[in-house]
Amino acid sequence: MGLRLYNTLTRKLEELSVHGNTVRMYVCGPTVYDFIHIGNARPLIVFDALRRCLEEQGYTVHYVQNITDVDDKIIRRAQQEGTSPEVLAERFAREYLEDLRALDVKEPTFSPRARGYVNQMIEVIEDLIAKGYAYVVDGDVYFSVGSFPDYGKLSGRVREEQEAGARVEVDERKRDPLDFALWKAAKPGEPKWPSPWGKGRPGWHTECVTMVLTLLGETVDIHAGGSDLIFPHHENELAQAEALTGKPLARIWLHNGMLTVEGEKMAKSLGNFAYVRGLVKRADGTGIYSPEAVRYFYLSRHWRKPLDFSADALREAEEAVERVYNLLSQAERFPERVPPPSAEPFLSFLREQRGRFQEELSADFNTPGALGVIQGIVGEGYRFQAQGGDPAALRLAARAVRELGRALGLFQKASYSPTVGLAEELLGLLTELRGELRKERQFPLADRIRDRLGELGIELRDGPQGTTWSVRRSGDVPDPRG
RNA sequence: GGCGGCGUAGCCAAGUGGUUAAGGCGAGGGACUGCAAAUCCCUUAUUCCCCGGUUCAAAUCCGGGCGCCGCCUCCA
Repeated sequence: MGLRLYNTLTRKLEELSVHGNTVRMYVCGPTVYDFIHIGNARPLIVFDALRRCLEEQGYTVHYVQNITDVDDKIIRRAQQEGTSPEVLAERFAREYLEDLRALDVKEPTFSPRARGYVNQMIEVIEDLIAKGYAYVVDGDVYFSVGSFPDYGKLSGRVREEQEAGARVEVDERKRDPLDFALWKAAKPGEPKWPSPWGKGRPGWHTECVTMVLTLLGETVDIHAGGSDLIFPHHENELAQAEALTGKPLARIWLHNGMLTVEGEKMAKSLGNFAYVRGLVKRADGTGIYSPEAVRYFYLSRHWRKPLDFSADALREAEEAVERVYNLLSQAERFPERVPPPSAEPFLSFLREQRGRFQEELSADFNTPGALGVIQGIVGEGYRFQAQGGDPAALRLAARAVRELGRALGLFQKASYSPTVGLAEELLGLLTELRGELRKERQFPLADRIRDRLGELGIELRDGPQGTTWSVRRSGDVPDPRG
């Protein structure tokens, strides 16, 4: 049962066929001229989840995500702020990595920075010139689109139908309006590197090609990014790489749908954008939503479709995550042991759902469907519990949720007891004393204890078997076990 | 103009030829509780934007509308 994914290049679902046990995956990373926004977060989370899913299936994933630290926007922003492009890029590269941690995205195998690969890029460009795919004009180097017959095959664009220069003035020096810069001669004050064509800097598309070739080889298994990168970025990457090597740059191209706000594309110019910073709760107390709620939100819609961002949607995700943790906190109080035969129907249900979960993910990485399966297990678990089902079987339901969640990067936090030792004992003592008070019907005092603990994030629940406590918003609290 | 996508309950969202049309959020009623919280039970799409067609059978396929959105030179 393989994983089938929608390939932008062929416009079909294709089985991911991997040579050996290693999946080589390249995901376009950010240009570090500002904090990343919630639109940037989508590919980060979606493809991180895909990576985890592959790892769950036993693959080793070489996951490369670049950091663009040489770019027009960086130069412009640095000038505005009166700093150097280097300093600005370094600063936002750090901020970016911090946001990745806040989002609980696994660290890529490599996070190469463009500045570290300029020499390799120059080699790539030289090679393209030597093979007749690129030409030099006044210290600039352009890729000649006309020299690569397959140009347009990724985006489905036929050059005759393109209105050249629809949005941007055509550079008169280019042989063809569609030609794009591989190397740009430096203007005064811009970052520059020596090259055979004079001092200058690399163009954007060359960076990804070079990193792929250097770090992953001529053909990667998966090349991914936002759908707005299909043209021109990925089209141009493909052209360069395939002109150079004569081999496919990627087996499968994946492009996630755009994030919208109130149905419109999020854009700085529209003023409807939000930073990841400030949205996701962090250890320093800033942010609004737990990393898991944010992840749940992004995975609750199929990755290729547009996703509409709203505070309501985030709140909804937070509630949905909470529902799962509630079950975990109840079930994981019970010790693991072999359930009695009477629990067999429930256990068979669990096995069936595990299978369904895999099927959902296999079918074009259908995370909303997969989340539905997990929620289905949770709902059935609650029902099982309410009907007096065997605790050991319930415990196995929790285990299933944990194991399935791991493939998506969800439901891995401690469920009820992030505190250890003394704090736990003190909580036990408090609930015990409060129990005495309730027996004596001293409700005002009992309620005060509950309220005060609530303010500290500890939730008390009085049940028939006594009072249990758990940490509210458990998703925020790191698992002390690791 | 070219390319691509979307329209399923109050909201979000799976499903893409035959299942009682997943799941979440919300709402209403009931159970439990000293009151809560959590949970359980019941209710909330005779129907999938509209109109035709194919088929024994369509939310799913085909044709035609209507509405919305993205990309078309450096934006994830």
